[in-house]
Amino acid sequence: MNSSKQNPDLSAQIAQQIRDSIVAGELIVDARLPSESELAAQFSVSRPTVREALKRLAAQSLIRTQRGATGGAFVNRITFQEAYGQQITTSTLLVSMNEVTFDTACEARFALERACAALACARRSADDLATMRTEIFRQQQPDLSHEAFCASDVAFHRALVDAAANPVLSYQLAGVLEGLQPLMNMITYHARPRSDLAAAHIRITDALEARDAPRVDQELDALRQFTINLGAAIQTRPQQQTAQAQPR
Amino acid sequence: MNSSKQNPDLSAQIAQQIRDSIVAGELIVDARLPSESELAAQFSVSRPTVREALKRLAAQSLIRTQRGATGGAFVNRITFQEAYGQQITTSTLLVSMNEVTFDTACEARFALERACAALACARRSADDLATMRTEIFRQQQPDLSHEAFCASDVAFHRALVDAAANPVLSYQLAGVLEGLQPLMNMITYHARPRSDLAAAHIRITDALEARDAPRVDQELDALRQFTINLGAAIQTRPQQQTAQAQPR
DNA sequence: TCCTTTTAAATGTCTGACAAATGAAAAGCG
DNA sequence: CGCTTTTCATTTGTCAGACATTTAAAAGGA
Repeated sequence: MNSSKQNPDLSAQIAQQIRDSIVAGELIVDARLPSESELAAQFSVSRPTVREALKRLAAQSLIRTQRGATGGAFVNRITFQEAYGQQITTSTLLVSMNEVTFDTACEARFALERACAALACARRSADDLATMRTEIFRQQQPDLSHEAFCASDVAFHRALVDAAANPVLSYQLAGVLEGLQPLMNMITYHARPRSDLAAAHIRITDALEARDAPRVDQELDALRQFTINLGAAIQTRPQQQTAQAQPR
Repeated sequence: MNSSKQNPDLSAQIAQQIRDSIVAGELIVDARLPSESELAAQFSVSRPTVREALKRLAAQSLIRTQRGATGGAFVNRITFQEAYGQQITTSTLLVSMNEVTFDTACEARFALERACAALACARRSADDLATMRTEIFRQQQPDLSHEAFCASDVAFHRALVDAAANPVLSYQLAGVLEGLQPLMNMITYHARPRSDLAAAHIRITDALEARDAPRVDQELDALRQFTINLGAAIQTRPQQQTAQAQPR
């Protein structure tokens, strides 16, 4: 399809070359890149062009820069914190730009969450349970704002995922959970099924405390169906705020 | 003179402000941003600084730029293709920089993959099965290179995930699968359990064809244990040098 | 030795300019 | 009038040079 010319920007080309070197391991963590002037000479471009390339890499947390005499651009050891941020931004936009339907995202969310259930039952700590019950308590306060309720809902499910004690799973789930928050917000705003959600959370937490994996799985599936039904009920009545569906 | 703030770059601040506007929906898809000169005046900075900010956003696929009279920077509708790329780059680096152990990544991978099993059994098409069997056939060729075998392994598991027909799940899994490839490469290079892996793949495909979700789940768990045991066997002997291992 | 000052190197930012692309308006022509 | 060609203004891409700021190492003095 796109047999475009060698038209991409010079800064994009340079960024890609450096990115390849990092991914391929030629540039290891904490290695210092040549200075901007040296890179400019090496690639036969000007310094602003090199800087644009470096900013592209910095936006992906591939490098960090430091000023001063011994400063420069260094290959960055990407942290889960940074990976979270990227993941959340991307997922949020994928959902909000209507590339993803509510049903699809909901299905994915609960499928992934259920994947953590067995591990969470085996490893959940007292801290995990305490976090979850704290969020449940918060959700039961009647004067809680919609945004705060949704944030608490996300926090509850993230605590459930974190109970699996696997940072990769937590990292993967963070994007879906945060990305779904706006849609969840709509649902709770219109339907206000707070007591139902809190009750479901209590049942999940109880099962998790008992390390009863099948029951956690069962409760999560019930919550999935409940959520999808709510979403369907919302979608049948058109909102004034809905983004117009565009054919791809 | 805001002394309360830390010292992030101006380009980073500007990029964050525009990013917030996009995520918040103030800038909708295909909306045109002001020209670089206008942005420079608006933020009271120079044009190169604005350009660095825009390149940061372009690196995250949040905007695209177009030259010419009616050109400019436009809010980009992020595609799954672009999201894949980001996800794979991030996950690959998370793993390769040793922030993630083999066991952790493997556990996450199979947990996520098993999350797709039920959906895949319900929705797998003949095409999905054909793709998987094609990869199995490829894996049985004795003259296949190590890299090609690993690529085929990844392709098989991606086909399994794609059979669930949920793009969000595919998107999430792509990163883990691709990120693990270098480690898988090591294992198959040293242990060469090709026939075992191909046999496991055949059992999985058969179960998927029969839409037998429990059996798919069971076979995946068996493959998980097999893989983790292989990884443990590799890790006990120093992989870099041929020097004899030090027992504890 | 320890502290202060100087200095060099590197990134961050600005100014100004030119090149290249591109769509639209203007001009020319049947 | 309708169509084609030319011109042109706008915008991004790139370059050169300069100055400001930060930082750590070197130099110097008590």
